[in-house]
Amino acid sequence: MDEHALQRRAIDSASLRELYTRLDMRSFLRALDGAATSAAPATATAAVSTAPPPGTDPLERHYALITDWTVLLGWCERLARAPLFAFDTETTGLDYMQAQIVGVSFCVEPGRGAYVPLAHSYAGAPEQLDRQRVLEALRPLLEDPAHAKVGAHMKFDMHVLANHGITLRGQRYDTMLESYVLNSTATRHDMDSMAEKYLGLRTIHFEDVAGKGAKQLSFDQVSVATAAEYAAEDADVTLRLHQALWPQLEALPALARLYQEIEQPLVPVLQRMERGGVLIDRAMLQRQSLELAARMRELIAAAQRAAGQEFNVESPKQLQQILFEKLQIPVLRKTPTGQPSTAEDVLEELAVEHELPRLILDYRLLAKLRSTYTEKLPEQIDAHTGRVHTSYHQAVAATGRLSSTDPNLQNIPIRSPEGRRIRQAFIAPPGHLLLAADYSQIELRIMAHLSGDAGLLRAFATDQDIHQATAAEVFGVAPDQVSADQRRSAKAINFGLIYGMSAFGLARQLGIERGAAAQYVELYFARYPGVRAYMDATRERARRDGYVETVYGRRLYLPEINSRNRQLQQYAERSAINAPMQGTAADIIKRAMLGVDAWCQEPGVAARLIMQVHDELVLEVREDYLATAGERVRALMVAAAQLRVPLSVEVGHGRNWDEAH
DNA sequence: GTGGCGTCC
DNA sequence: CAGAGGGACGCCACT
Repeated sequence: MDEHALQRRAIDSASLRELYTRLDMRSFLRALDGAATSAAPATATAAVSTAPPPGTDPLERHYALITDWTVLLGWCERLARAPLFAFDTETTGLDYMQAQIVGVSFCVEPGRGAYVPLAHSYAGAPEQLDRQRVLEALRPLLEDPAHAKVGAHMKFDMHVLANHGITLRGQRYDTMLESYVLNSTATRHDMDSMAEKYLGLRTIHFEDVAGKGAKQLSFDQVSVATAAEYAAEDADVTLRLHQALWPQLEALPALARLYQEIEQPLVPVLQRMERGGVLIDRAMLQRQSLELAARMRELIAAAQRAAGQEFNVESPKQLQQILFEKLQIPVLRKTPTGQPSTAEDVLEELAVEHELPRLILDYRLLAKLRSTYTEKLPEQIDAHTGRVHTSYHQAVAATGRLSSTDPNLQNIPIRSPEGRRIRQAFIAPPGHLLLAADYSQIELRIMAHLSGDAGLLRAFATDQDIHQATAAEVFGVAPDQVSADQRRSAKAINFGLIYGMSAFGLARQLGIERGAAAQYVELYFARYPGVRAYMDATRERARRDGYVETVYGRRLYLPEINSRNRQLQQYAERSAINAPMQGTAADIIKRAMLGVDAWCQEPGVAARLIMQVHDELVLEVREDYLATAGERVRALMVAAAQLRVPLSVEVGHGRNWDEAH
């Protein structure tokens, strides 16, 4: 640690002392004076020693259960002096908007941790320190970015602290993200899995202390003694995991940079987006639900007439029986388990000759919209804020993308007219508008960058319609002579390339002969030879190195790339082709989010980020600020990467998300 | 819990 | 020859 940092900590300790004087914590001041003569923390009376699980943990554990001010404030002092401490909260639940703090735990040195119970509330629970007073005592530590913390999935801790009026800062490391950046697929990134993989430790799991199923206790019902073991261990193991993982990251400078410059700074950005939420027009969705239900009833009646019997139109099994046995319609494709498929493209083809498949297709579209969106979204509106608050997951997708759950805001319909109406229910509050900004063809631009193919680079440099340009090359016509069908084929080729698709897949997609599809692909590679060379080189590198990487150095390991199982090996090859493009796009939009969020935080900026959908950012903007925001967001997104081709961003706005496109 | 399907990028 | 499109999440039926 440099001298400046040391000095800053000394000042912080002094200001802590001032704060505690103001709070009239005389016992703490006595503890501080005592602590000054002794390096050891005051854990005496409440100390709990834990024997390590036999043969697994080389460290002797000393976990403190803190129930009096003297001991707590001794720990505060110790945390204030520590260059880094692990921090964890225990809560009443996982819903980050509702969760209340039940206790907090710390660790500054492996094997030594502390738990402060604050709101255990079962019959006979021991007296505990007052929650709000404890949080006030911790506030200067928690809110000061100079006091570095390590945690496990600290975005959640940020939320629950926010529920108690505290803004967590100084989150320097997060073991979940360290593990994810190091290897997105080697393990799950929860503490229990990581402790086993990286430390060889079997930790106490939540289910061990709270049970599972319907009888699971909320944490405030767990005994204080049990909770202390569990929670202090969490903080202890978090610190140990960090000490194991960080050196591994530092040994790979590109990954350490990715971590420090993108993933870790993104945490507070995502936290603000989640907490801000998105406004939903509940009444509009409820009206749509009723309309959909009426149309579904009609379709069920028609389908049962066509089938000549009653059946559950939502059961693929019953549908198979009726289509392929009763009605003797030919089986076009089977599922991986050998059952006749009733998937959309199959039914689409059967619908040419038969009535029932079309009715099923129509029914499925409406049923999907109703069950997943118009019925569910209103249920997920937070009663206090009147908005939906998704969770963005930062350590799930192997390629570096985010994912979204509860609700998933990254798969809201857009293709069908009925689907688009759902987007009309995503609205801006009075006096505001939604602004949507999409990267245009970002993955193909990245392919141009990575491959360096001259033709592709030229097409993007001159800002051509890329599918039209591809069609012109492949079919040998002037760009303005490209037919709609040729453009559609070229688009399928372009997307197929990004996904590592075969001629067979392209043929199926376009409904043409396999030979014709193979010819298209051959023509494509003849016109864009750099792309073929890049694909070959990427597969070769993956085989040699066992991983592929993005422009920013993010790695995706592909252990099955050399598998003798051909299916696994080919799957790995397709991932090798796709991951650098999908992953680089993820890196770029994350960089853009950092820029856009930083701008949004500036004084006077009347815009905030509310959603991310892989290549799109959505903001809520005060009406009078729209023009400023539109140009600023575009500029920040374009500037998020400097590739060999320019990035292009389309910006739109409206009273709802549908209009904004 | 798994399989089939369908929504998004 | 067989299988032959990347990454997610969530609903329903069924076991």
